[in-house]
Amino acid sequence: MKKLSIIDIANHLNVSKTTISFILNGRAEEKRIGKELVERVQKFVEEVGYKPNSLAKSLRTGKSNIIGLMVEDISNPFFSAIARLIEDRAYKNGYKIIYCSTDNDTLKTRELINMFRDRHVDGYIIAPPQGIEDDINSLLKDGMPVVLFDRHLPNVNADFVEIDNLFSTYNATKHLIQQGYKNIAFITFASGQTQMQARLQGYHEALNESGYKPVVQEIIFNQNEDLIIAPITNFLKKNKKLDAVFFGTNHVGTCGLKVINGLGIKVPSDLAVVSFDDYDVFKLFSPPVTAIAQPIEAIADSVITVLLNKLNTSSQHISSQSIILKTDFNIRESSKTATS
Amino acid sequence: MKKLSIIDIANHLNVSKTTISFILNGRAEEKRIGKELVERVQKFVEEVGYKPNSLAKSLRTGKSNIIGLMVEDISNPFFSAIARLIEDRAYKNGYKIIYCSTDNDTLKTRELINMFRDRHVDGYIIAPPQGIEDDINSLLKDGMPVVLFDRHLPNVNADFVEIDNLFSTYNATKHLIQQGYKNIAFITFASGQTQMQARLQGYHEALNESGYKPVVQEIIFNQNEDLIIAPITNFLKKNKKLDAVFFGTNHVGTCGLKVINGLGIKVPSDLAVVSFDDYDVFKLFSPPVTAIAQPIEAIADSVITVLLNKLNTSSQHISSQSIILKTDFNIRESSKTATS
DNA sequence: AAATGTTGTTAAATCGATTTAACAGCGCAT
DNA sequence: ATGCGCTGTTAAATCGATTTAACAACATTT
Repeated sequence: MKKLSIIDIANHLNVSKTTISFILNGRAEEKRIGKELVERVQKFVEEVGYKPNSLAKSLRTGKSNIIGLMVEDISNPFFSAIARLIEDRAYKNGYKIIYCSTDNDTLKTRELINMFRDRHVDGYIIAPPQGIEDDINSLLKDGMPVVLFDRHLPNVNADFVEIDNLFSTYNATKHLIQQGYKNIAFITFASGQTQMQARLQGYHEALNESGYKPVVQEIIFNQNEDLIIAPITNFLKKNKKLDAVFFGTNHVGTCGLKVINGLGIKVPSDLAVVSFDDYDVFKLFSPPVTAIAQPIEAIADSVITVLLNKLNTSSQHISSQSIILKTDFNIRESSKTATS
Repeated sequence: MKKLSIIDIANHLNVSKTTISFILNGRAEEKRIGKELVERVQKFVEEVGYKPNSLAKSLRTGKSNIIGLMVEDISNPFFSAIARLIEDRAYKNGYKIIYCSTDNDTLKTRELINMFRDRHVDGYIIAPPQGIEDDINSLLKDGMPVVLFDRHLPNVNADFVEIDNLFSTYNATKHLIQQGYKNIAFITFASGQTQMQARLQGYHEALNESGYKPVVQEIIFNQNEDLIIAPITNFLKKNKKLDAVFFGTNHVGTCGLKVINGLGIKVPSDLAVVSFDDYDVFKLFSPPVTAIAQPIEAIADSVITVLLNKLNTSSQHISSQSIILKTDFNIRESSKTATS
């Protein structure tokens, strides 16, 4: 049994396909189509389980009911958790998700945006890499709904959802200082992205206030984890006087813990640890790692709410909004009072 | 500047759109279109960056260049890692991915399959829940390329990619026994899926050989982690004489470790631990947890290879193939020799 | 009686591509 | 001069929907 088309339905009922289309799109009253006909059509459509071909529909209407979701890396627990929540909300609202990972690669991202465009996605959710400003601006100029998250682009006037990165690291660094730590390093991925810069700045501000010297180690990101672990190992070996480290992301944090285990460093007596992001690895480490937990649900909710809002009301005149969410600071054993 | 259509190109060059289409689809020679014309068209198309509207193309050709990927839960590290790899391979071959999480919910999965169908995806990659047999068979009957993975469906003759679950747990249980453990429990999610049944059976077979009594605890899956942790806690509290536990999945394993930490159980002296799946949580736990590592890359590679193969050669006559991959058994501190 | 309005329905255009079938123009054999 | 084959190109049909503009038939107004 092959797929039925609207014409098959029309022929079978001896009505025109126009009528069928009107009825199926809830325009029966508006077009004052006979009640009895409406019922007959609906009954039959229900009976044979006819579903309009969504490709044809999209071609004609220009709407696809698909949202394009671009994360940095879907296998990163932070992004996969967000993706999952966004997926749920989207499906509940009749939208599907096409997703992809950008790897923070501008060229790849550009291609992906073009692909999404080509597929006529109705809206874009993007954790944007740097260098993609023009492409996003071009999307905006063409009236496409776009929501950025996790970071934003300074010269792009798009809606975005973020957390308060600066305060989060400021606060966590303050905590380390209050616990008596004096030589606090910040290890992070080399990146000019807004969220990473803000995290770094929060760290700097807290240290400045106390007059301690900042020690920052930036790691070049690499798919191969060994190439992340190696520089962290070198760094920790060289800087023996450190009494605390602050990891800038969950990925750095995880690799950092591997290094700490590998070198046999005792936490927190040799070295206190704090990390951005929070997940099972940190909770289950011995001792449990103090971490800044991003409000995943709230982020996903905000993102989808903002986007759906833009999708439903074609209100061009609302200027862009930015949502900044607070984080939770989960203090655990890895950063308790220094014994010095 | 709005999107150009093939007609715009045709008009601008004073050629028919048919000719443009032939040239763009590499049928210029076949249709013996003048070399000079071909060049002129190609140059212009390149210049203005014209891209055919893929919706229209799909509508006409019936191909969408989209693969539907249905995992159990994209936020599970096992599935997100696989998804990532599949995504890469798919993009490299000109395919895009629409993904979704089934939650092992038959109804939800059925809806999703229908949605994929409606979107004319070219192929399906599915980690199928039970009860979806008829739907998959219906896909197969209609000649759709389908590859199952992580598990299969006994009454469905589809290609699938799996690991050797039975041997993996058999082998790991044997290891525990050789280390001197005698009261080995198996904690897993209640599920009739083939992979879970096989794991359970491997455990049983190993115990049978040794004459030890199996102790199995099945947990009802729940989104809310507390409802997984609670029954594990109860179980471990009640069965004091256990000297080893085997967790059936990464998720159960992670929750199990939380329970173990919560109860202050010493590993491995109080209780040895082995888990299915392997990831950072297990590597970084103290002591590191012995785990069965699935060959993620090999699984993703096999899945995509089988699917692309079906997509390219429309060879109906090749009977279905099943690929069974081997796992790695990573022995760590959590299962070393019992001191009894 | 002509004009206007109302009601219920539909023919035809459209979205943007692919594909089939045909056509114009030319050389060449009959 | 007629027919055939070859070359290069294209008009028209098609995919399956939505949407515009119109039409038939009857009622009502002027």
